[in-house]
Amino acid sequence: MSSVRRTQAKRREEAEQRLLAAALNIVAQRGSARLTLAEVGIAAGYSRGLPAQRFGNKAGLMRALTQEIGQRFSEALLAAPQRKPGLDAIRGNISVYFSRTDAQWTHTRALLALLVEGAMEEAPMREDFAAYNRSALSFFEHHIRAGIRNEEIPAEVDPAAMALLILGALRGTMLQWFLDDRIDLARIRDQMLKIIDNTLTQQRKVNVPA
Amino acid sequence: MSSVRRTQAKRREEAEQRLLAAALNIVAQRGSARLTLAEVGIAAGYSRGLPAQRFGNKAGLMRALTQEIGQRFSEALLAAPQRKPGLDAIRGNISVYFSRTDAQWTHTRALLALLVEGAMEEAPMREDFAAYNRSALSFFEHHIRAGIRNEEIPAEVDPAAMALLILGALRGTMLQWFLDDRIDLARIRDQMLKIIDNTLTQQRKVNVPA
DNA sequence: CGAAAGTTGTTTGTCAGGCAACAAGTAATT
DNA sequence: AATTACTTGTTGCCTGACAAACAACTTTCG
Repeated sequence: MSSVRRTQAKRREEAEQRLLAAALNIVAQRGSARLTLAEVGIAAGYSRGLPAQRFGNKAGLMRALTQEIGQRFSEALLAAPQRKPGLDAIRGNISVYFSRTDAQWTHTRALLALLVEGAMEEAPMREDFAAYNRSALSFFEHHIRAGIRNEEIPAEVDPAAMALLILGALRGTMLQWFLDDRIDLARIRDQMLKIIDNTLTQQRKVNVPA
Repeated sequence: MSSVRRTQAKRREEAEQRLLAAALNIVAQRGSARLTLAEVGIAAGYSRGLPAQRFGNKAGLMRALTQEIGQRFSEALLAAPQRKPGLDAIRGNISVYFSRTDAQWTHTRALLALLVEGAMEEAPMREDFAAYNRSALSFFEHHIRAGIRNEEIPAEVDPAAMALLILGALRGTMLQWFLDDRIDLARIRDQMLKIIDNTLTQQRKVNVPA
């Protein structure tokens, strides 16, 4: 491609990166089923044959892409500004989730497409996705437990269930936004943060007399 | 197929129903992209050619299936035991959502697959799905507004945002459960109902002194 | 050094299978 | 007999897969 002299390892690495990036965009646009190996190669600036050559077959490409995305998301979590463990970290993560750049939305869209395909009954990669999901859950669960230890979060909260609901709400919200981008994400974010505060904050509950 | 004499209308209607039912199962298993017209026909007990004949083309079949599913869900909502408008109806709906039969899970799985495909950038049927989603949202929104009018639900709640979060949480939870059925739905349901009570119930909030 | 031989990476040629679509035929109903 | 429902035959396209050619880089050895 370029006239510069690179080592074979570099050359290969670069090709792989570009192929995965192209595949990511296509998956975000059309889902993995309507992705063809040829178009991935061309979109990446290579030949139609390279993807199969590099990743063995289509399944191999999708597997690599899955891992790639999972890794990016994990890195994003760790790279986010460090907050106090507990409620603060959860709040921060939710805020970050709702205020993203286009590139990250592409990732999210692709991830959602892959997760749903993984959730199909006959999906060969289901376990891979389940494992990824567990690791995403563990972030929230960890901070909920930390908050309970702090006595910041009430002990009645079920950490695993709460984590699952938070992650589920984020994804379910995204899905709706992808369907209809007139939805005002800022309002959703604010409402969600209110709910989180309401639920994950120690408070005495007093019914207001009617 | 059968030896009984039916009217043409009945015959046609029955075929259509069986084709749609077969398509539904296949979509729930593999998603719409990996569905072939031929297998739908065979699975329904007809010939490989009937689906195209009946619905014009694959897109026509998917459109019909989408409408069918949307209608089923609407019917299910209306058929659910009538509750007092407001918080009670919302609670009831969430409970129902989490305690379902296999057949309904098939519907939910298929719906999720179709929604995500609809959410892809190039999806021709996106507006259809967006419309369906709005109608699902309106159920929750309506009951939240009713609750606010009752003074059952605090006025600070944003009905549209709240509805979107509830529906999102339900779908996002489902997605995770499809990925990993070891998840205990009963716990999730209980936690979600607690959150709903916490957030949608009039109460004075008093921080507990540390 | 530097060129030939070897290795690794990329492209192009080709093929077989699967699929949607349509047309022409057969069966059921009117 | 005529109309409507369904089936079977056929075609052409798309796609994944693989093999063989070609290009870039690396090692070996004079």
